[in-house]
Amino acid sequence: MKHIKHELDKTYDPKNVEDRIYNGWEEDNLFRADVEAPGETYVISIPPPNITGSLHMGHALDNTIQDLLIRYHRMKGFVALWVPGTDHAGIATQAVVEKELKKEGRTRFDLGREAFIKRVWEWQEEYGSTIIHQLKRMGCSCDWSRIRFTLDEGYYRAVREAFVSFYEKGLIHQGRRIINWCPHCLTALSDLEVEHFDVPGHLYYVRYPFEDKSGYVVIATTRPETILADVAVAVNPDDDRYKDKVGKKLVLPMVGRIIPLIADPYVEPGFGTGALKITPGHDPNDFEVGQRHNLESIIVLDEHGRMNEESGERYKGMTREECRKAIVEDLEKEGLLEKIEEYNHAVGHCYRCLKAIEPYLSWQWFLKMDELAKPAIEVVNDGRVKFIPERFNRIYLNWMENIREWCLSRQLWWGHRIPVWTCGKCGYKNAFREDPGSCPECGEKEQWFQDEDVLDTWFSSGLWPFATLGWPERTADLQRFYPTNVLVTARDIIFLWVARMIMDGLKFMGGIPFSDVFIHPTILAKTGQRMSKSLGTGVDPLELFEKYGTDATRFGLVIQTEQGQDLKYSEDRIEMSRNFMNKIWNAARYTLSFLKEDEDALPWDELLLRTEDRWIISKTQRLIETVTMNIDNYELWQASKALYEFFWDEFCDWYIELSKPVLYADDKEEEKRAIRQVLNHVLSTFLPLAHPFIPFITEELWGALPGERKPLMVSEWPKTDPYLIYPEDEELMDFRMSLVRVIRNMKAELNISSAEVEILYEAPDELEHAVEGAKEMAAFLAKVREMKPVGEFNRPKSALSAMVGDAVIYLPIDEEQLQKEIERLGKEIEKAAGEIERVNKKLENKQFVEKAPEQIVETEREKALAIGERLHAMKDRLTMLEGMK
RNA sequence: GGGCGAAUAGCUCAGCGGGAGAGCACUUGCUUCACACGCAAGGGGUCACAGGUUCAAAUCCUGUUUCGCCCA
Repeated sequence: MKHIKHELDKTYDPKNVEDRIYNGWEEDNLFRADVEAPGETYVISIPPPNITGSLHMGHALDNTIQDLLIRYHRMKGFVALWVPGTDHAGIATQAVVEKELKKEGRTRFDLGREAFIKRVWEWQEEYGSTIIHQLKRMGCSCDWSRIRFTLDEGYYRAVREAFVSFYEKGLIHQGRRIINWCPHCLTALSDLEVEHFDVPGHLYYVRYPFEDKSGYVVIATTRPETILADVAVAVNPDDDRYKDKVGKKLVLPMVGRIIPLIADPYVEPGFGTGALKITPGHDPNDFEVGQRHNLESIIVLDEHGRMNEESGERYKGMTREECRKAIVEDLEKEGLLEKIEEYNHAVGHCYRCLKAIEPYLSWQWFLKMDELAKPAIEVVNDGRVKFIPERFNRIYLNWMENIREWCLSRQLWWGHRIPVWTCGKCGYKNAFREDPGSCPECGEKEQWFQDEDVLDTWFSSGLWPFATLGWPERTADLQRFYPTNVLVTARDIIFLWVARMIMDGLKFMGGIPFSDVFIHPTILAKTGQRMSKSLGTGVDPLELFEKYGTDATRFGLVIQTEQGQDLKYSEDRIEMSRNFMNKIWNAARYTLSFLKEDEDALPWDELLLRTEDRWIISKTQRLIETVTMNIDNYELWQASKALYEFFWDEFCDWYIELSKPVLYADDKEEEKRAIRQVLNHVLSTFLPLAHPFIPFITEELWGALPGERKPLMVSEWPKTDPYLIYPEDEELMDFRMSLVRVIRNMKAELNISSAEVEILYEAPDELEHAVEGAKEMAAFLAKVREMKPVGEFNRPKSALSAMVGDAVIYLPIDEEQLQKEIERLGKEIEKAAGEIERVNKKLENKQFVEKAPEQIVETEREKALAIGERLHAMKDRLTMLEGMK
């Protein structure tokens, strides 16, 4: 890929760059991982986004991180593969299409199953890849030739294989249980698909009279409408209030059914009245109590959450809410309602439609989990799979150790239909890898039915790391690229995906699906809550790309990941990153204006290098080290911060400025060449280091550097070279920089920042050389016309003074300005006095001197000495100045 | 009810045993030949509270308060 060389604009405009660069990468086929290429592999499979979704901030961060890791490893020479794809998202997708139908005045039942599914596929073809285009917009370097969908042809085989294999081992079974039912989506949900939140409600105290008219028992309930399905009242066996009454019969209010008063340890004596109504048909805990006591389960609600025939003529057809109101009124009339208390309680809601779910007794498919969980617990315990940050190990383990069976079936049409067939004639039932046309037992074709339900979407997602590579076929990809290296995701997906991928990987591949699980922060709105479209607190990353550019958005997000487990999004950081991109652009523009096409960065003539040249070369080495180490440790924000500080504070603010006096000079051809080489070297090292974070601008600038170059994306990651580290020059530069800052500071106080000044100094012998060496720098960066040592005849009568190390710097001033220096000195003396007081206090403390490490004590002593001398000098000077007034 | 995390500058957050830091905002001065998306200088903090450990605590421990999240 060769860029067209062109004049760079004064301000970086990502719109001129991003699409062109991305298309270039694609045309050059740089995203593709060659399964036969030699070398170590580095593989990430994308957590597949939902086809109904469009890019949100969570995706933006998640995929920035994945792209960053993939690009980094690709540059390091790994055969890097990032497998992309999407998830069919059963409930969500079906809901979207049903909504469309509703606008046409139809339901899916009007269309029938086959036509409806066809319609969903049409939708998927039109809108299903929206998010894929958005990922490209972000710069993601996925191998698009390997893109997968959880309902594509190969994936069907994978899901079939997994299901049948579980079935054959007896891990999958059918049963009548209380499950979470969404009366809006009309399907069962797994425990993980239910979100609990507190809603304000009431606690109703209701009297249940004894059949023998010897009084009544008061129960407390939040759901009086379920009284209609009560089959008992339970109390704790140790509860003295009820001990002698257990076994008696009660008359169920409104219904008249005779129910027993039973004893069960599940009942908490402290809650309500200690008497609990038992409704096995509508409460999971009551269901278990019912099982223990052989109680019947009565169901009074239908699948839409309305009261059914069982609830009697009076209530039939009412919604849950209407019925509650009616029952409460009726109880009141009958004198059975003792009191009503305000009561907030957690209610489960469907994670898709957010309607209250209904615990519902129904016939469903379940997967036994404990056997699968065991090895998945082991691999985390022994470190074969590790979470970053580490504390997520415990969160994962805690969940896995308490895992319960998983309700697999969904009453939907869009998804993987359960591959179990039943013969209506002979009763034969089995799971099949291939669709069987007839009953293998009796040959029946007419009454040979496949199960109506589909599988939970997460059942297919669990197979993702290997199904995407071709499993159940033993493909070359699968053998080369499994296991993958890291799964990058937010913590809310640990149970839904990560856990299942680990269990399934161990089960079907006999090995872990990835060794690292990198959990990044969740992005929150400024309010500290989750971003929400309905509340208007959501931020659209695509708008940020428009406004600030993709690189700036990526960089701004990564640098914010310093924020632990949650990240309160702040646009300031994106803007700061946009400014940073512009800074990079302009520093490059400056550099490029001097570089010559036929000149290489290395080797330069060592003899021509100045201190500042060696200093920036050395700092560049330190940058390579910092960035590399931090990416390896998943400390991405540390790496991004290092890039920022190096480039802005060191390269731009000091080195580029220091290159100017030479580069703009009329002569010094040799020196100019050396500086050009250093500038080229720094930029040629910085761009690759920054590339994984900000791929577009770095690729664009790389293409503008002189010489034939491979695209940056596939160029080599910089390596450190110990010969290019110059500690003495770093120290010397520190001194010179302090000196310049001190002079600038003094000038600013006098409001003469832009005036040329003369400086006098007094320095101990060992510093003389360092000060002399700083002359040129001071001249250019602080407008110092002349800088000479204080001698006998030029000792300044009135001057500002400041210390740099042990050297004193004087800026001569008029007598009128004397007061300023007196104030200034006073302030500095105060500061130094405070400091020395603290240090001395430490040193006077025997305990400190005895117990603290020697080195610490020594440093404190040196400090005391240095500050003491400085303080003394400043005090002398103050006295002198005051005498002059 | 159990668990996790957070409280540091006006805001968003680093630092996590030995001199309080960044970005943004703020003040002052700069139409300096890469950049005003800029340059230079500066102001601003009892590091939530109370105990404890230590020669030494923003940093470690215990408790309290407030906030956020997860599980039941």
